[in-house]
Amino acid sequence: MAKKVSDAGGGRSQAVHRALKRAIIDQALPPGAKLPEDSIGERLGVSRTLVREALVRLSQEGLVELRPNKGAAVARPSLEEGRDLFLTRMALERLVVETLSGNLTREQIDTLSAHIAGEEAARTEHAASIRLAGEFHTLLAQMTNNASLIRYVNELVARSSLILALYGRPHSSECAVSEHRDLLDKLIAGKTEEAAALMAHHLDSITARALLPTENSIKDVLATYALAEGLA
Amino acid sequence: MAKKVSDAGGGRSQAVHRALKRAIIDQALPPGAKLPEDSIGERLGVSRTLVREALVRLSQEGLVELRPNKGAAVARPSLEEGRDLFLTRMALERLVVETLSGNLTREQIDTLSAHIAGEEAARTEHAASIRLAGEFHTLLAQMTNNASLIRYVNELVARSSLILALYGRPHSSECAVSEHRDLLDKLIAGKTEEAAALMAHHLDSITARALLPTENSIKDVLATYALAEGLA
DNA sequence: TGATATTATATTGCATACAATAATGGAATT
DNA sequence: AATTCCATTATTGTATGCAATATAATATCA
Repeated sequence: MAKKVSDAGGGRSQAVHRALKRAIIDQALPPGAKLPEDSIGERLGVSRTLVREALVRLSQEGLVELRPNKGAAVARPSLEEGRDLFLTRMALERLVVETLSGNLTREQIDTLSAHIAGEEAARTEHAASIRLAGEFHTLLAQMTNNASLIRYVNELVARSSLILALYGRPHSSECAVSEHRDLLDKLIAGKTEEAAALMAHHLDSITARALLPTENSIKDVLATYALAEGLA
Repeated sequence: MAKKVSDAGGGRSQAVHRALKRAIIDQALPPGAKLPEDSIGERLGVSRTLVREALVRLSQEGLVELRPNKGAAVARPSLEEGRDLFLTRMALERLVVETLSGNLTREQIDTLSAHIAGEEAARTEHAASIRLAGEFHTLLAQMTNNASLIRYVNELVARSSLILALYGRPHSSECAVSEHRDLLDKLIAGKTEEAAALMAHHLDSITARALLPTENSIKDVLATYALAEGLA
């Protein structure tokens, strides 16, 4: 009965989309990277048509820029866009928190707890660590069962990785895992306002770590490295 | 030098996108309407390729549904999606209000005021009235200068028109114009919390008018008509 | 040599062609 | 008359081809 070759659900174009998205989020394709249609198609074994379709989708999600007649490239959001994005994220994730607070099922609690454990385990692996931190937020959103909310949080989390790639400090573990644990505790306890405050603080600190370093950023960066090397 | 025939900015695909979007929002293409690629292409004088691209974009925006191998159709959001959507809208528009409150420039105030006047003027024309009501919200979002916020509010407002088309009561002027005026006043005065409360109430009443009619909906609907006919 | 013009090459924009899948209509059978 | 089956038609999925535009490489001139 000749099953289809390898199409993990929903059209080959979506497969291309997922592949590129993942590559972008993993920073295998860094911000600014050119995305020529036929190289990609060649590499993935599909025609330009499908690549094009995927690129359109990605551009709608803000992950790639589509410059007319000049081709697509991984988006390079400005610092300002970064700040805006985190503000928007805050507004939406606050809704997530409010929706979930005191309403988590046993099963959901277990899932989240397990995820956090995973984060702790992967603390050393930089790449995985970043991805997992993002997934914690999308996991929370998922549990609200609110379709638009889920979509937007997913999008913003994905784009956040671009921001962090561009403006994040080298070794900052983007999301303190302990803050995730604390947040979960408040959510379980139904302490809505405290949970919201924690989420706010959490996102704020990401923003601060990534976006603010202006004046004395060089010193700070060096300090980090110095510490790691046992200097200073 | 033979300028291009009629391409109002950014590729013909986007033109198709805009055309379809407008048709959907104006309810010229009602929810559920089939969107065959070649009929549309024929009508608009472009090939299926471009129509397809536009349809992909529209599907990402939640305005059309893309059923594999079965073609595209104008989306028919469920009641539940409707409620979710307005919840999400609330979260985002609250951010809009907080951002704008007390920070409107003279020029912005004039623009908004003029727009409201336009809404009042067009109160009788049902179609225009709906469109203008939506535009008031997108106008506010625009003024925040927050790119992601603008995008999402635009999207949600557009999708709201689908919800109202499906579940709105026939003659309800979807957005009470006076509420827009009141909101503007609070924003000018910098009364943030009051403005936010007004916005919440405003969106709530839209939701209530459209979505809630559950149990006794038949009675309510009939009551409305009865009143209109001088009965009861 | 340095800047500019010019050709050559690569890449995108769009349309079309063909294969694959679904929708339709009309027998044939019960 | 209702229903199943098959053939026909319409529509989508994908690849490819050609024209248009950008990028590069090369040559030309000051």
